[in-house]
Amino acid sequence: MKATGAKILLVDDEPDILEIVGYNLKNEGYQVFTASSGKEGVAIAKEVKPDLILLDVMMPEMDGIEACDQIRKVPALEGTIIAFLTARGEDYSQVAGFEAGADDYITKPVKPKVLTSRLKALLRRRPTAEQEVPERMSLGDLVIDPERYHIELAGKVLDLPRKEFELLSLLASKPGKVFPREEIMDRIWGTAVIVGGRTIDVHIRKLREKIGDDRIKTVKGVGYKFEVQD
Amino acid sequence: MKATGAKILLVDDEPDILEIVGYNLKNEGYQVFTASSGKEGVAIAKEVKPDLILLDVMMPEMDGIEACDQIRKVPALEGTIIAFLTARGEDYSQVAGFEAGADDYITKPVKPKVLTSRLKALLRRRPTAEQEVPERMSLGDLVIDPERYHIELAGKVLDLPRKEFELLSLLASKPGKVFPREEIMDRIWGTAVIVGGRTIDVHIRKLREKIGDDRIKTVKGVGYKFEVQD
DNA sequence: GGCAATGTTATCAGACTGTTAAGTGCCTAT
DNA sequence: ATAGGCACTTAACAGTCTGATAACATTGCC
Repeated sequence: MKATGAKILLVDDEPDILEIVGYNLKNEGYQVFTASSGKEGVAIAKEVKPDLILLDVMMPEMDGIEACDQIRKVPALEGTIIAFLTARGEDYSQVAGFEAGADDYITKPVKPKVLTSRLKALLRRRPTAEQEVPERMSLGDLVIDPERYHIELAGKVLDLPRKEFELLSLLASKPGKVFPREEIMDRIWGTAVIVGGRTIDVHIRKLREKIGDDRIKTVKGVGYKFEVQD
Repeated sequence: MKATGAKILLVDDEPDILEIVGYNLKNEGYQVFTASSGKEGVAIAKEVKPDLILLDVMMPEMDGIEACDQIRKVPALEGTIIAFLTARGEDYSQVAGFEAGADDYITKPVKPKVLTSRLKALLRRRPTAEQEVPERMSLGDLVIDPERYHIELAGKVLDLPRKEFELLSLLASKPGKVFPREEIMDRIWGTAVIVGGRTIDVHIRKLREKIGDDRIKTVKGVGYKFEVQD
């Protein structure tokens, strides 16, 4: 559901920004790396080969433009997407940024949600970056179709609400595996959201109601697992 | 030699400029077209649909600004990048140029190498890079004709406004697939434009009004999908 | 049996979408 | 130049459905 797993490198001299943006991106399932200067950014970029680099323009030691230049010179980072982050009004830098080979240009202030959606859009656009293309899963008489956001049970199409669908997809992604409640929490709700203890159970119940009691098994003290029917 | 093969149209009344710049660009692997007046430029633009147009501002017959205006009015040239080329000091034109919809503004004199690298940068950021060759789609009693911007529903021709048409085309391009709102935003409006939250809904509603409620289905919390009728 | 974990049910706030109307800018015809 | 029309967006409000919670029942393990 989340987790494209793409690697994102954040480069900014303000720890706060790194913290906030990084937190949001992690919650979206990205692998986040950070650097607090252009120099460090370039070094880390070479090391981890991120899919996308978000560069602040104004930084000590080496500014974003120069860092971008450097990065563009590294053959191994050819396909890397570079986006600039800068305060509004630093107009000159926009042109300079694009000349240096930036793919996008984002002005602060920007809401975390907007930022993440833009980064997502950038990543989506790259055919090179592996897109987590969710695949249709067949599990006996149950077919889960992430693209259509519905399931087929014994030939009948069944529309599930979002959370239920995600929950089922998760459990069914590894039939037989016991998913600890904690892991379910993390993967469906993200680390940011804290929901009450009975919430998962309620969703499980609704799922059981719809797809039959036997398919989802409780492992007391641990979590749940999905079992393929005979 | 390069893979881009992008089409570039040069418009300038000085043959020398055309010659030199054209030569350099060809060496970079671009397909180069030339015109020696604004009027001719617009005509050729319509014909070859270049990816980028470099317009001299000062020209006889029709100046660059006006040519830009004209070009921006042609729907088929929507995604075309327009860059102005002008002598330093023609300050007024910079403002006017950007107002007319220019993407960049380059002052003469400029070294060919600098010029080509700037054009390259422009092409790289081109948001509408996909050269989709839109094809006629038939989906039951619904036929979508991308070329004419209209659809046929049960034999009747229906003219749709652009946004509605694009939205429908997108959804219909993968019947059954759920397009997240985010993706719709990105593909129809682009990352640069940020429109209000209800905008998509309104267009969806208008579409449903015209083609029937059952064809476009809402997936709450996710997006919309197009379903082929029985 | 006692206790903690899970199952169940009903309820409700809020999120998300639907709908209508009004505002903005552009173009055309008068 | 002006008025009217169209395309698109925004705003405001209504309606719907989801998803979270509370409260209580049940289960299963020691």
